[in-house]
Amino acid sequence: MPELPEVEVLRRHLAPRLEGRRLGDIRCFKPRIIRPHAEAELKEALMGARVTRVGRRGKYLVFDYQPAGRDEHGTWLAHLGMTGRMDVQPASRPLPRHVVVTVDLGEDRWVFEDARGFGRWILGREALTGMGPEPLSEAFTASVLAAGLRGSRQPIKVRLLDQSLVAGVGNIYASEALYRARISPHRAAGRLTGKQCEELCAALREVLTEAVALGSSLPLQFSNASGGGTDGLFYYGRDPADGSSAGETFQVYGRAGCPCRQCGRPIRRWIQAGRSTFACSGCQR
DNA sequence: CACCATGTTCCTTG
DNA sequence: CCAAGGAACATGGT
Repeated sequence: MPELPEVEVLRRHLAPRLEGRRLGDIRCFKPRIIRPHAEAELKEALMGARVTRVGRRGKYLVFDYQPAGRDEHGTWLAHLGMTGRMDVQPASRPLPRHVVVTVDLGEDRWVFEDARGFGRWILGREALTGMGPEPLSEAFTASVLAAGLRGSRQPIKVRLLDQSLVAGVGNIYASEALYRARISPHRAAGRLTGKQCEELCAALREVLTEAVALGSSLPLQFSNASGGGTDGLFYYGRDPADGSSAGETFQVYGRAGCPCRQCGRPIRRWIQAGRSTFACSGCQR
């Protein structure tokens, strides 16, 4: 599920449910999720603490907290890996099959589930150092992007996945943004023209903004929510209320062989740096 | 059985 | 030393 838009949608869902709450008992069902590898240390730091803010940086959720009875504050991070999901639900609800961490919140329970187990809970904020600009902030401009691409002979698609270039872009939105900017994923990153940098900067902003807006308008899906969580891919897919197909409509991602929505030629798929890339060879060059 | 999967990190190769 | 490629991580869906 988790590139910047999905993480941001989840942040908006969690913030009003967690900010101000006091953390009760914490249970870790999969120790490798915790970093550093000390479940006891995590519990020591967080149990009894109050959540003061739920933020986001790139693909990380950022939790600020105030330890019980003390005036200091701390931060811990959550990364959802490929299949991580979270929800605050009634404590009486049965735990999902792939639960990795739970936090008691009185009547409620905060549940982190992750089928593949690539997600992480990390004490401290060190993992954020070196991360590139937030693509939806004013800090992310065409010239900043151009500076990050300068001298690179990597294909632009591969370069976009580097979190130190720009934070939060993943495999889906890298392909989507390049399609919108009409740039070939093959193109050497350092050889984009100034105009292409401007178009790519704008395209990234647009595809991410639109995905956040769409996701914010839909109910989240969790694996053990009634009637939801069946797609296994994204938080937001179909609207269970009216059954309408309200999921993301990608232009190229996952559409190999389907006609380009602009020119009708078949969307191509190939592998770059071990990941699938999707593009229209007619519209992008 | 084969292949695919939203991510990151580590190791090897050039 | 750096960049690029591949494998690994662990599990499920098609």
